[in-house]
Amino acid sequence: MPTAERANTCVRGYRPSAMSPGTPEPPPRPRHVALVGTTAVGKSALALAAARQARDIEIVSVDSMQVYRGMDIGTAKPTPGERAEVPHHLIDVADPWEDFTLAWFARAAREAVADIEARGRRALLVGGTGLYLRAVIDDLDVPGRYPEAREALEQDPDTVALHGRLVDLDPVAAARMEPTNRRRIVRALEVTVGSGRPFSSFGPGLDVYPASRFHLVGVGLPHEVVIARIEARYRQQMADGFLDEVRRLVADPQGLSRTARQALGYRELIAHLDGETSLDEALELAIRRTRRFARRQRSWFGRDPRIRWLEAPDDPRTLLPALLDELAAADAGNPAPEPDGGRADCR
RNA sequence: GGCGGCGUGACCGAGUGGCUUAGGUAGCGGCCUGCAAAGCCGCGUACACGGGUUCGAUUCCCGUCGCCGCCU
Repeated sequence: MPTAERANTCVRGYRPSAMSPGTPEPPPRPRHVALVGTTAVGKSALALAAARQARDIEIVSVDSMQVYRGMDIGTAKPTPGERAEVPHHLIDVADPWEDFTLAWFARAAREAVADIEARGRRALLVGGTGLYLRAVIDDLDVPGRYPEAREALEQDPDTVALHGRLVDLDPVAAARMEPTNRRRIVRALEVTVGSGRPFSSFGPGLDVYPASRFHLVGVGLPHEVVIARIEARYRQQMADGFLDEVRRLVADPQGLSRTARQALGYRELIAHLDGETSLDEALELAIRRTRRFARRQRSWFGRDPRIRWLEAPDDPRTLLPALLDELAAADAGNPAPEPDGGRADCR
């Protein structure tokens, strides 16, 4: 296998320092791969195509909305046929009326990866939910919930004052957030007050990027192409019965949880079904918000220095050979060399 | 042809003789450890054009152009 060879012979020195000189060699563990990128770049199709060829791979969805049963069309879930062909994990693990959370995801994903390993296979994480991905690849220690503490905090409408309190209790955490970001401040206080441990003691924050046993690969397309794909995807989803799917979901007596109902597309179509907007307006809004979401994703993933980006001018499927290279290289324990430039350095 | 009104940054839309020049939407950039497809932060120097009045005009006056309405 030429690719693996190349990786072995050339790039050894490029290996990120997973271990410091003094520490003993860790036991050999498979190097899993995570495929990331903005919404609608074609990650799923690419991952599926790769899994068909590299037969030791199981896919783990890293997507905060594909976890919900019944939310199929709008979350662009892989089809039942595709899921029969290649094992997929972390899809359809919650009911739409449940509030799925980061901690739940982290736990379930670690289990899934461990199971895959136990089967002697490798995980290919695929998804665009940045925080969920970090929780898995960096093994985040996600603090628990403290409802009593939270309830008291919710009473105080003065966000800046709450931030002041956090400055006293956990200045490190306070410095990491803007005094106006109520959500983060309340959460940090909840944990600090509830657990008696500063929120910041649970981890260094997300701006630290430690070496990971996951090899990170990004799929990139020009922004205009992504925008066009977002629009095309909504059109296709509408043709596939997206609106009926939303109708079914809202018709269920248990309804949709706060988390599930904020999913892009669903949220806007629900508003339309409630008579708040026309269908055209709903779609227009959904597209606009999805576009912004893609921008946030770009910003999020763009700052992770560990990601190896594979860029295509328009068609993500052309990246399949490169992705297979990355998979093979990760399997050999090394990242693949740079697609072009890096190769010359190998001699 | 006459009379009246309007002309504000990508769009919508307030407003004022000078006090750094509303607000909203979109856009762009950024942030993030239990709602994350969410939440949060930052960025716009515009007043159709030409002249005049004034210490100073986007705001007042005159003209030009454009748009709208009404009239003959």
